[in-house]
Amino acid sequence: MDHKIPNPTLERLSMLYRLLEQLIARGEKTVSSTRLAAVSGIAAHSIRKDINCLGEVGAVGSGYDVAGLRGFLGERLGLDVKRKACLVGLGRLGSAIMAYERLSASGFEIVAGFDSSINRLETFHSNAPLFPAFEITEQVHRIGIDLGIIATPQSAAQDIAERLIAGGVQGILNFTPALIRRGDARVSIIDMDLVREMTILSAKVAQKQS
Amino acid sequence: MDHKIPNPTLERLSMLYRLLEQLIARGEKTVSSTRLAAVSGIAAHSIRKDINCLGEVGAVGSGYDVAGLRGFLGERLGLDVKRKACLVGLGRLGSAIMAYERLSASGFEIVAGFDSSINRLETFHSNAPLFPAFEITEQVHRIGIDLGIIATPQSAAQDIAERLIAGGVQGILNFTPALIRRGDARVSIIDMDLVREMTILSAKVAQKQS
DNA sequence: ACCTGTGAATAGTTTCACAGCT
DNA sequence: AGCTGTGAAACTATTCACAGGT
Repeated sequence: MDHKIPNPTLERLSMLYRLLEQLIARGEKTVSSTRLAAVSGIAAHSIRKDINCLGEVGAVGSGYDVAGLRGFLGERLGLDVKRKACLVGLGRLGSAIMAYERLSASGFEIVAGFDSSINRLETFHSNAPLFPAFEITEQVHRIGIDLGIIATPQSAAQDIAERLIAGGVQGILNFTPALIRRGDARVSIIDMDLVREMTILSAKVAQKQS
Repeated sequence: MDHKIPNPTLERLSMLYRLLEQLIARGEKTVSSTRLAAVSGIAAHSIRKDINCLGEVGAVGSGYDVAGLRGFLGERLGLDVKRKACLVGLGRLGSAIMAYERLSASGFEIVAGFDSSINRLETFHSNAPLFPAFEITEQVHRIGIDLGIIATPQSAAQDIAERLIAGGVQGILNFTPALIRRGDARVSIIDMDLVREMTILSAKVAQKQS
Protein backbone atom coordinates (compact mmCIF):
# COMPACT_ATOMS: atom_id res chain seq x y z
CA MET A 1 0.00 0.00 0.00
CA ASP A 2 1.09 3.58 0.48
CA HIS A 3 4.28 2.74 2.20
CA LYS A 4 4.57 5.84 4.26
CA ILE A 5 1.96 6.78 6.81
CA PRO A 6 2.69 10.27 8.13
CA ASN A 7 3.24 10.41 11.85
CA PRO A 8 0.32 12.65 12.82
CA THR A 9 -1.93 10.31 10.88
CA LEU A 10 -0.51 7.28 12.66
CA GLU A 11 -1.19 8.88 16.00
CA ARG A 12 -4.73 9.87 15.17
CA LEU A 13 -5.51 6.44 13.77
CA SER A 14 -4.14 4.74 16.86
CA MET A 15 -6.42 6.91 18.91
CA LEU A 16 -9.39 6.20 16.69
CA TYR A 17 -8.69 2.50 16.97
CA ARG A 18 -9.13 2.62 20.73
CA LEU A 19 -12.12 4.88 20.38
CA LEU A 20 -13.82 2.39 18.09
CA GLU A 21 -13.43 -0.28 20.75
CA GLN A 22 -15.40 1.90 23.10
CA LEU A 23 -18.10 2.46 20.49
CA ILE A 24 -18.36 -1.29 19.95
CA ALA A 25 -18.74 -1.79 23.68
CA ARG A 26 -21.59 0.72 23.58
CA GLY A 27 -23.24 -1.33 20.87
CA GLU A 28 -22.99 1.24 18.07
CA LYS A 29 -23.09 -0.29 14.62
CA THR A 30 -22.09 2.45 12.22
CA VAL A 31 -20.42 5.84 12.52
CA SER A 32 -19.89 8.74 10.20
CA SER A 33 -16.70 10.77 10.10
CA THR A 34 -18.72 13.65 11.46
CA ARG A 35 -19.74 11.66 14.48
CA LEU A 36 -16.20 10.43 15.07
CA ALA A 37 -15.09 14.04 14.85
CA ALA A 38 -17.53 15.08 17.54
CA VAL A 39 -16.35 12.40 19.92
CA SER A 40 -12.62 12.56 19.25
CA GLY A 41 -12.06 16.24 18.65
CA ILE A 42 -10.32 15.50 15.35
CA ALA A 43 -11.66 17.31 12.28
CA ALA A 44 -13.93 15.20 10.10
CA HIS A 45 -11.78 16.02 7.04
CA SER A 46 -8.71 14.64 8.72
CA ILE A 47 -10.45 11.49 9.81
CA ARG A 48 -11.49 10.67 6.27
CA LYS A 49 -8.05 11.47 4.89
CA ASP A 50 -6.36 9.44 7.57
CA ILE A 51 -8.52 6.39 7.01
CA ASN A 52 -8.09 6.65 3.28
CA CYS A 53 -4.37 6.61 3.76
CA LEU A 54 -4.79 2.91 4.45
CA GLY A 55 -7.24 2.20 1.65
CA GLU A 56 -10.97 2.36 1.14
CA VAL A 57 -13.29 0.85 3.66
CA GLY A 58 -16.35 3.04 4.18
CA ALA A 59 -19.66 2.61 2.45
CA VAL A 60 -19.75 5.82 0.44
CA GLY A 61 -23.34 6.79 1.05
CA SER A 62 -23.69 5.70 4.64
CA GLY A 63 -20.85 5.84 7.15
CA TYR A 64 -18.35 3.28 8.36
CA ASP A 65 -19.19 -0.05 9.90
CA VAL A 66 -17.77 0.27 13.40
CA ALA A 67 -16.50 -3.29 13.79
CA GLY A 68 -15.36 -3.39 10.18
CA LEU A 69 -13.39 -0.19 10.52
CA ARG A 70 -11.78 -1.35 13.70
CA GLY A 71 -10.74 -4.59 12.09
CA PHE A 72 -9.42 -2.71 9.08
CA LEU A 73 -7.34 -0.33 11.17
CA GLY A 74 -6.11 -3.15 13.36
CA GLU A 75 -4.91 -5.09 10.38
CA ARG A 76 -3.29 -2.22 8.55
CA LEU A 77 -1.64 -0.77 11.63
CA GLY A 78 -0.51 -4.14 12.90
CA LEU A 79 -2.57 -3.82 16.06
CA ASP A 80 -4.30 -7.15 15.66
CA VAL A 81 -1.31 -9.09 16.97
CA LYS A 82 -0.69 -9.32 20.69
CA ARG A 83 2.62 -7.76 21.71
CA LYS A 84 4.87 -9.03 24.44
CA ALA A 85 6.14 -6.27 26.65
CA CYS A 86 8.40 -6.10 29.65
CA LEU A 87 8.59 -3.64 32.48
CA VAL A 88 11.87 -2.43 33.92
CA GLY A 89 11.75 -0.75 37.30
CA LEU A 90 9.37 -2.05 39.94
CA GLY A 91 8.99 1.04 42.09
CA ARG A 92 5.73 2.86 42.67
CA LEU A 93 5.22 3.69 39.03
CA GLY A 94 6.18 0.18 37.95
CA SER A 95 3.72 -1.31 40.36
CA ALA A 96 0.97 0.94 39.01
CA ILE A 97 1.76 -0.15 35.47
CA MET A 98 1.96 -3.82 36.37
CA ALA A 99 -1.46 -3.64 37.98
CA TYR A 100 -3.08 -1.74 35.10
CA GLU A 101 -5.62 -4.16 33.67
CA ARG A 102 -6.41 -2.08 30.63
CA LEU A 103 -2.99 -2.88 29.18
CA SER A 104 -3.63 -6.57 28.81
CA ALA A 105 -7.22 -5.87 27.80
CA SER A 106 -5.75 -3.91 24.89
CA GLY A 107 -3.47 -6.68 23.67
CA PHE A 108 -0.28 -5.82 25.51
CA GLU A 109 0.89 -8.54 27.82
CA ILE A 110 3.61 -7.83 30.32
CA VAL A 111 5.53 -11.07 30.27
CA ALA A 112 8.47 -10.06 32.44
CA GLY A 113 9.46 -7.58 35.11
CA PHE A 114 12.97 -6.45 35.95
CA ASP A 115 14.56 -4.58 38.82
CA SER A 116 18.10 -4.08 40.00
CA SER A 117 17.17 -4.71 43.62
CA ILE A 118 16.96 -8.39 44.52
CA ASN A 119 15.00 -7.39 47.54
CA ARG A 120 12.32 -5.78 45.37
CA LEU A 121 12.09 -8.85 43.22
CA GLU A 122 11.39 -10.96 46.27
CA THR A 123 8.74 -8.75 47.81
CA PHE A 124 7.03 -7.60 44.61
CA HIS A 125 3.72 -9.23 43.90
CA SER A 126 2.94 -9.97 40.26
CA ASN A 127 1.69 -12.60 37.85
CA ALA A 128 4.58 -12.04 35.47
CA PRO A 129 7.94 -13.67 36.16
CA LEU A 130 10.53 -11.30 37.63
CA PHE A 131 14.25 -11.14 36.92
CA PRO A 132 17.25 -9.13 38.06
CA ALA A 133 18.17 -6.27 35.74
CA PHE A 134 21.44 -7.80 34.59
CA GLU A 135 19.45 -10.51 32.83
CA ILE A 136 17.48 -8.08 30.67
CA THR A 137 19.25 -8.75 27.39
CA GLU A 138 19.19 -12.48 27.89
CA GLN A 139 15.55 -12.75 28.92
CA VAL A 140 14.25 -10.31 26.33
CA HIS A 141 15.91 -12.42 23.69
CA ARG A 142 14.83 -15.75 25.13
CA ILE A 143 11.18 -14.81 25.65
CA GLY A 144 10.96 -12.86 22.41
CA ILE A 145 9.83 -9.57 23.87
CA ASP A 146 8.80 -6.81 21.45
CA LEU A 147 8.43 -3.74 23.63
CA GLY A 148 10.06 -2.41 26.77
CA ILE A 149 8.75 0.02 29.36
CA ILE A 150 11.32 1.91 31.39
CA ALA A 151 10.10 3.04 34.81
CA THR A 152 13.44 3.31 36.57
CA PRO A 153 15.23 6.35 37.93
CA GLN A 154 16.64 8.62 35.22
CA SER A 155 20.22 7.60 35.88
CA ALA A 156 19.57 4.01 34.84
CA ALA A 157 17.57 4.73 31.69
CA GLN A 158 20.33 4.87 29.07
CA ASP A 159 21.87 1.65 30.28
CA ILE A 160 18.53 -0.15 30.46
CA ALA A 161 17.60 1.02 26.98
CA GLU A 162 20.81 -0.36 25.55
CA ARG A 163 20.22 -3.72 27.17
CA LEU A 164 16.66 -3.84 25.90
CA ILE A 165 17.79 -3.03 22.39
CA ALA A 166 20.60 -5.57 22.61
CA GLY A 167 17.96 -8.14 23.52
CA GLY A 168 16.02 -7.33 20.38
CA VAL A 169 13.27 -5.04 21.56
CA GLN A 170 11.75 -2.94 18.78
CA GLY A 171 10.07 -0.21 20.74
CA ILE A 172 10.58 1.50 24.07
CA LEU A 173 8.27 3.56 26.22
CA ASN A 174 10.41 5.74 28.44
CA PHE A 175 8.91 7.25 31.57
CA THR A 176 12.14 8.87 32.72
CA PRO A 177 13.26 12.35 31.70
CA ALA A 178 16.41 10.87 30.15
CA LEU A 179 16.90 11.59 26.47
CA ILE A 180 17.92 8.20 25.23
CA ARG A 181 20.55 8.08 22.53
CA ARG A 182 20.20 5.04 20.37
CA GLY A 183 22.68 3.55 18.02
CA ASP A 184 20.03 1.59 16.22
CA ALA A 185 17.64 4.07 14.65
CA ARG A 186 15.21 1.28 13.80
CA VAL A 187 14.06 1.16 17.40
CA SER A 188 11.18 3.52 18.15
CA ILE A 189 11.24 5.36 21.41
CA ILE A 190 8.36 7.30 22.92
CA ASP A 191 8.92 9.49 25.95
CA MET A 192 6.29 9.97 28.62
CA ASP A 193 7.86 12.33 31.09
CA LEU A 194 5.53 13.83 33.65
CA VAL A 195 7.65 16.90 34.31
CA ARG A 196 8.11 17.59 30.60
CA GLU A 197 4.38 17.46 30.00
CA MET A 198 3.67 19.60 33.03
CA THR A 199 6.21 22.07 31.70
CA ILE A 200 4.52 22.20 28.31
CA LEU A 201 1.16 22.61 29.98
CA SER A 202 2.50 25.38 32.13
CA ALA A 203 4.01 27.16 29.13
CA LYS A 204 0.73 26.91 27.23
CA VAL A 205 -1.16 28.36 30.15
CA ALA A 206 1.30 31.23 30.53
CA GLN A 207 1.20 31.85 26.80
CA LYS A 208 -2.53 32.17 26.85
CA GLN A 209 -2.47 34.68 29.69
CA SER A 210 -0.11 37.15 28.05
CA MET B 1 6.72 39.87 21.51
CA ASP B 2 5.81 37.54 18.70
CA HIS B 3 2.42 36.72 19.99
CA LYS B 4 2.13 33.24 18.64
CA ILE B 5 4.63 30.55 19.46
CA PRO B 6 3.95 27.52 17.29
CA ASN B 7 3.19 24.40 19.24
CA PRO B 8 6.13 22.25 18.13
CA THR B 9 8.40 25.12 19.11
CA LEU B 10 6.78 25.41 22.50
CA GLU B 11 7.31 21.73 23.13
CA ARG B 12 10.93 21.75 22.06
CA LEU B 13 11.66 24.82 24.14
CA SER B 14 10.05 23.28 27.20
CA MET B 15 12.28 20.29 26.72
CA LEU B 16 15.36 22.44 26.24
CA TYR B 17 14.50 24.32 29.40
CA ARG B 18 14.71 21.13 31.45
CA LEU B 19 17.81 20.06 29.58
CA LEU B 20 19.54 23.30 30.45
CA GLU B 21 18.90 22.61 34.13
CA GLN B 22 20.80 19.39 33.78
CA LEU B 23 23.67 21.14 32.02
CA ILE B 24 23.82 23.70 34.82
CA ALA B 25 23.96 20.89 37.36
CA ARG B 26 26.88 19.47 35.42
CA GLY B 27 28.62 22.82 35.68
CA GLU B 28 28.64 23.68 31.98
CA LYS B 29 28.91 27.40 31.33
CA THR B 30 28.14 27.85 27.65
CA VAL B 31 26.57 25.74 24.91
CA SER B 32 26.29 26.04 21.17
CA SER B 33 23.20 25.07 19.24
CA THR B 34 25.27 22.24 17.77
CA ARG B 35 25.99 20.85 21.19
CA LEU B 36 22.39 21.17 22.29
CA ALA B 37 21.42 19.34 19.13
CA ALA B 38 23.75 16.45 19.94
CA VAL B 39 22.31 16.05 23.41
CA SER B 40 18.64 16.63 22.65
CA GLY B 41 18.26 15.05 19.26
CA ILE B 42 16.69 18.24 17.89
CA ALA B 43 18.27 19.71 14.75
CA ALA B 44 20.61 22.63 15.42
CA HIS B 45 18.69 24.74 12.87
CA SER B 46 15.48 24.24 14.74
CA ILE B 47 17.00 25.06 18.06
CA ARG B 48 18.25 28.41 16.82
CA LYS B 49 14.92 29.19 15.16
CA ASP B 50 13.00 28.20 18.23
CA ILE B 51 15.07 30.31 20.56
CA ASN B 52 14.88 33.26 18.22
CA CYS B 53 11.16 33.01 18.30
CA LEU B 54 11.39 34.55 21.76
CA GLY B 55 13.99 37.16 20.90
CA GLU B 56 17.75 37.37 20.72
CA VAL B 57 19.84 36.05 23.54
CA GLY B 58 22.93 34.31 22.20
CA ALA B 59 26.34 35.87 21.81
CA VAL B 60 26.69 35.70 18.07
CA GLY B 61 30.26 34.54 17.85
CA SER B 62 30.35 32.20 20.82
CA GLY B 63 27.34 30.16 21.89
CA TYR B 64 24.68 30.68 24.53
CA ASP B 65 25.32 31.26 28.19
CA VAL B 66 23.69 28.26 29.82
CA ALA B 67 22.28 29.98 32.88
CA GLY B 68 21.36 33.03 30.86
CA LEU B 69 19.49 31.01 28.29
CA ARG B 70 17.64 29.08 30.95
CA GLY B 71 16.59 32.28 32.62
CA PHE B 72 15.52 33.74 29.30
CA LEU B 73 13.41 30.73 28.38
CA GLY B 74 11.96 30.55 31.86
CA GLU B 75 10.87 34.15 31.73
CA ARG B 76 9.48 34.08 28.22
CA LEU B 77 7.69 30.78 28.65
CA GLY B 78 6.36 31.66 32.07
CA LEU B 79 8.22 28.81 33.72
CA ASP B 80 9.86 30.96 36.34
CA VAL B 81 6.74 31.07 38.47
CA LYS B 82 5.89 28.16 40.73
CA ARG B 83 2.59 26.55 39.82
CA LYS B 84 0.13 25.09 42.26
CA ALA B 85 -1.18 21.73 41.14
CA CYS B 86 -3.62 19.23 42.54
CA LEU B 87 -3.90 15.51 42.09
CA VAL B 88 -7.24 13.76 41.69
CA GLY B 89 -7.27 10.02 42.22
CA LEU B 90 -5.11 8.49 44.92
CA GLY B 91 -4.74 4.97 43.62
CA ARG B 92 -1.47 3.35 42.65
CA LEU B 93 -0.71 5.89 39.95
CA GLY B 94 -1.72 8.77 42.17
CA SER B 95 0.53 7.54 44.90
CA ALA B 96 3.45 7.29 42.46
CA ILE B 97 2.84 10.86 41.31
CA MET B 98 2.45 12.19 44.84
CA ALA B 99 5.78 10.64 45.81
CA TYR B 100 7.63 11.92 42.73
CA GLU B 101 10.17 14.37 44.09
CA ARG B 102 11.22 15.69 40.71
CA LEU B 103 7.86 17.44 40.35
CA SER B 104 8.40 19.81 43.22
CA ALA B 105 12.07 20.14 42.30
CA SER B 106 10.84 21.49 38.96
CA GLY B 107 8.57 24.11 40.41
CA PHE B 108 5.30 22.22 40.53
CA GLU B 109 3.90 21.89 43.99
CA ILE B 110 1.06 19.51 44.65
CA VAL B 111 -0.96 21.45 47.18
CA ALA B 112 -4.00 19.17 47.37
CA GLY B 113 -5.06 15.60 46.77
CA PHE B 114 -8.59 14.39 46.08
CA ASP B 115 -10.29 11.02 46.06
CA SER B 116 -13.90 9.90 46.10
CA SER B 117 -13.21 7.25 48.70
CA ILE B 118 -13.19 8.57 52.25
CA ASN B 119 -11.38 5.43 53.25
CA ARG B 120 -8.52 6.23 50.87
CA LEU B 121 -8.27 9.72 52.21
CA GLU B 122 -7.83 8.38 55.71
CA THR B 123 -5.20 5.77 54.91
CA PHE B 124 -3.26 7.70 52.28
CA HIS B 125 0.03 9.12 53.45
CA SER B 126 1.02 12.49 52.03
CA ASN B 127 2.32 15.90 52.94
CA ALA B 128 -0.37 17.65 50.95
CA PRO B 129 -3.83 18.13 52.48
CA LEU B 130 -6.42 15.67 51.18
CA PHE B 131 -10.08 16.29 50.42
CA PRO B 132 -13.09 14.32 49.21
CA ALA B 133 -13.75 14.65 45.49
CA PHE B 134 -16.99 16.57 45.91
CA GLU B 135 -14.97 19.48 47.28
CA ILE B 136 -12.81 19.83 44.19
CA THR B 137 -14.38 22.97 42.79
CA GLU B 138 -14.50 24.66 46.16
CA GLN B 139 -10.92 23.85 47.18
CA VAL B 140 -9.38 24.59 43.79
CA HIS B 141 -10.96 27.99 43.94
CA ARG B 142 -10.08 28.63 47.57
CA ILE B 143 -6.44 27.56 47.30
CA GLY B 144 -5.94 29.12 43.89
CA ILE B 145 -4.79 26.01 42.07
CA ASP B 146 -3.51 26.43 38.50
CA LEU B 147 -3.19 22.88 37.22
CA GLY B 148 -4.97 19.59 37.78
CA ILE B 149 -3.75 16.04 37.32
CA ILE B 150 -6.39 13.38 36.73
CA ALA B 151 -5.34 9.89 37.81
CA THR B 152 -8.77 8.40 38.37
CA PRO B 153 -10.56 5.62 36.50
CA GLN B 154 -11.70 6.63 33.03
CA SER B 155 -15.36 6.78 34.01
CA ALA B 156 -14.76 9.64 36.43
CA ALA B 157 -12.54 11.75 34.18
CA GLN B 158 -15.11 13.93 32.43
CA ASP B 159 -16.85 14.80 35.67
CA ILE B 160 -13.58 15.55 37.46
CA ALA B 161 -12.39 17.73 34.59
CA GLU B 162 -15.55 19.79 34.73
CA ARG B 163 -15.17 20.34 38.45
CA LEU B 164 -11.55 21.33 38.07
CA ILE B 165 -12.43 23.81 35.35
CA ALA B 166 -15.32 25.16 37.39
CA GLY B 167 -12.84 25.77 40.19
CA GLY B 168 -10.68 27.84 37.87
CA VAL B 169 -7.93 25.47 36.81
CA GLN B 170 -6.16 26.55 33.62
CA GLY B 171 -4.53 23.31 32.57
CA ILE B 172 -5.19 19.62 33.01
CA LEU B 173 -2.96 16.61 32.66
CA ASN B 174 -5.16 13.63 31.98
CA PHE B 175 -3.82 10.13 32.59
CA THR B 176 -7.06 8.39 31.70
CA PRO B 177 -8.01 7.30 28.19
CA ALA B 178 -11.09 9.50 28.34
CA LEU B 179 -11.33 12.17 25.64
CA ILE B 180 -12.37 15.14 27.67
CA ARG B 181 -14.84 17.52 26.11
CA ARG B 182 -14.46 21.01 27.42
CA GLY B 183 -16.84 23.86 27.16
CA ASP B 184 -14.16 26.38 27.93
CA ALA B 185 -11.57 26.18 25.16
CA ARG B 186 -9.19 28.37 27.12
CA VAL B 187 -8.27 25.45 29.32
CA SER B 188 -5.35 23.40 27.97
CA ILE B 189 -5.55 19.65 28.29
CA ILE B 190 -2.71 17.22 27.73
CA ASP B 191 -3.39 13.52 27.59
CA MET B 192 -0.92 10.95 28.86
CA ASP B 193 -2.56 7.64 28.20
CA LEU B 194 -0.35 4.59 28.55
CA VAL B 195 -2.40 2.41 26.24
CA ARG B 196 -2.60 5.07 23.57
CA GLU B 197 1.15 5.53 23.57
CA MET B 198 1.73 1.80 23.56
CA THR B 199 -0.63 1.57 20.60
CA ILE B 200 1.26 4.24 18.70
CA LEU B 201 4.53 2.53 19.52
CA SER B 202 3.15 -0.77 18.35
CA ALA B 203 1.89 0.73 15.11
CA LYS B 204 5.26 2.34 14.45
CA VAL B 205 7.02 -0.95 15.00
CA ALA B 206 4.63 -2.80 12.71
CA GLN B 207 4.97 -0.08 10.11
CA LYS B 208 8.72 -0.42 10.11
CA GLN B 209 8.56 -4.16 9.66
CA SER B 210 6.40 -4.15 6.56
C1' DA C 1 37.12 28.00 12.59
C1' DC C 2 33.00 28.30 14.83
C1' DC C 3 29.11 30.73 16.23
C1' DT C 4 24.13 33.04 15.99
C1' DG C 5 20.31 35.09 13.45
C1' DT C 6 17.38 34.99 9.51
C1' DG C 7 15.26 35.30 4.92
C1' DA C 8 14.33 31.93 1.27
C1' DA C 9 13.35 27.35 -0.26
C1' DT C 10 11.57 22.99 0.67
C1' DA C 11 8.74 19.62 2.67
C1' DG C 12 4.87 18.26 5.20
C1' DT C 13 0.05 18.74 6.96
C1' DT C 14 -4.43 20.47 7.18
C1' DT C 15 -8.32 22.49 5.17
C1' DC C 16 -11.33 23.23 1.47
C1' DA C 17 -14.49 21.99 -2.25
C1' DC C 18 -16.90 18.98 -4.69
C1' DA C 19 -17.73 14.65 -7.48
C1' DG C 20 -20.21 10.62 -6.93
C1' DC C 21 -22.93 7.35 -4.16
C1' DT C 22 -26.99 5.83 -0.79
C1' DA D 1 -29.92 15.35 3.10
C1' DG D 2 -26.00 13.12 4.38
C1' DC D 3 -22.20 10.36 3.41
C1' DT D 4 -17.15 8.98 1.66
C1' DG D 5 -13.13 9.73 -1.27
C1' DT D 6 -9.89 12.87 -3.26
C1' DG D 7 -7.42 16.35 -5.93
C1' DA D 8 -6.27 21.19 -5.21
C1' DA D 9 -5.32 25.06 -2.30
C1' DA D 10 -3.83 27.01 1.93
C1' DC D 11 -1.28 26.78 5.69
C1' DT D 12 2.46 25.37 8.84
C1' DA D 13 6.93 23.73 9.89
C1' DT D 14 11.54 22.27 8.77
C1' DT D 15 15.70 22.68 6.34
C1' DC D 16 18.95 25.19 3.81
C1' DA D 17 22.27 28.85 2.95
C1' DC D 18 24.70 32.50 4.18
C1' DA D 19 25.46 37.24 6.16
C1' DG D 20 27.73 39.10 9.93
C1' DG D 21 30.05 38.70 14.41
C1' DT D 22 33.77 36.71 17.73
